[in-house]
Amino acid sequence: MSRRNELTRQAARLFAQKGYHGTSIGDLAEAMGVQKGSLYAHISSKQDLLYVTMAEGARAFHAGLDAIPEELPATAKIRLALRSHLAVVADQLDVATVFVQEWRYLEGERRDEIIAERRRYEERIRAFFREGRDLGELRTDLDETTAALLVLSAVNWAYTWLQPGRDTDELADRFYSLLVEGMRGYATPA
Amino acid sequence: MSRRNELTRQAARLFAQKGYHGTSIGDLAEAMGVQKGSLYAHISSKQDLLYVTMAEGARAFHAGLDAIPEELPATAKIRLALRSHLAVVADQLDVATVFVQEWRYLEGERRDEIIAERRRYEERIRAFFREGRDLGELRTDLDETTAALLVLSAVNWAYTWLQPGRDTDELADRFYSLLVEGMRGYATPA
DNA sequence: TTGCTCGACCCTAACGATCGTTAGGGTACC
DNA sequence: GGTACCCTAACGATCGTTAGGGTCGAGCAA
Repeated sequence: MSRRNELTRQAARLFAQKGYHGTSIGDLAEAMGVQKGSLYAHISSKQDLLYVTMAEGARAFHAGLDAIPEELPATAKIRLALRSHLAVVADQLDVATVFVQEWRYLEGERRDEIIAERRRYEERIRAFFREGRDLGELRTDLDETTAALLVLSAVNWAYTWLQPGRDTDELADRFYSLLVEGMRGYATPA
Repeated sequence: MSRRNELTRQAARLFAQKGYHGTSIGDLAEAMGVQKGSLYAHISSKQDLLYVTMAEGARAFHAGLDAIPEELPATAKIRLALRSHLAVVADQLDVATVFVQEWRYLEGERRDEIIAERRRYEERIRAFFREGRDLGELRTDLDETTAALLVLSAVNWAYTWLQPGRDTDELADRFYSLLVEGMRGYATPA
């Protein structure tokens, strides 16, 4: 792996652990075993490192959704989306952590760009619920905005508790079951 | 209101907006209309301001649960807990935001203290689900840890989208309905 | 009423440390 | 002879914090 990639990986790790403003160029240099001035052979600013990490996060999350076949029922898509998102968080925990909590320290148009990517991702999720309701798989009075908010909250929070190496598919399915079937169960309908 | 309280309010606001490390003592002084050295008549360090905000957050969230009557059914308690949490977030948005995202910048035993308060809060929520399952209000195969995780994720994420002035009770009830009754609805049981 | 003290509040000026970044030069391998 | 990589040394700026001194009004004693 190139030295530059190694640097971006360390950056993701440290930004996730101590935050963007809590991580100094000196910290990064130390992690690379190098003097801090030397880093500028690979990057042009600290902001660059943040942006690269964010862009990688956006790419990974979108790629997860891209792999979901269009022709599946909406509920199946939702289940796969949950699996995909948790999988990304689990095996790129640093990137996912930075993506979720450090985006506000981006500056300029790069900030706008990442915000737009996030919105687009959320909209793709929302579409699944809209489709599920309109095609009769989900309850007809479902508010797709609230439903998507609930799912996105669950997965966006995952970086705080998910430990890498766990079986994230099983966890995703547990979430799916709770969300779709409810916590009450069918034995005692209202 | 005392000058000291005014300072802690501004601190919560700025920490929420720009992060702890992203906010300088100079920023705080400017917000107070004062030279930065003057702040040290009211506090003994920047860490103090963070801790005070965190402690207020912990207090507010716990106080919300304290107001829930013990004798209610578990599902009613869960609904009230959702309401209470969203209410705290909505009318102390800055404090709640700092409480959720900036706790990791606390140092020393104060950090441990706040982490313990958070754990205790989560355990109180978990107990509601355990009670609801054991007393037959919720499905018998309910995993209380997953259920609590789902609810806590939803409300912990709320600071990112909740706008003050909204009717948070109605929002909380929508969440409650989705979580307990499910998104599929009773018309099409498995 | 006057004079005095006390506490709350703020100032200026500086401290040493650390910040992100740059310049210029060096080594080693293809 | 490039290309990739790293060094030392310094830059101006900003960081959190401290020291020492000043102003003002409230409360109290004479």
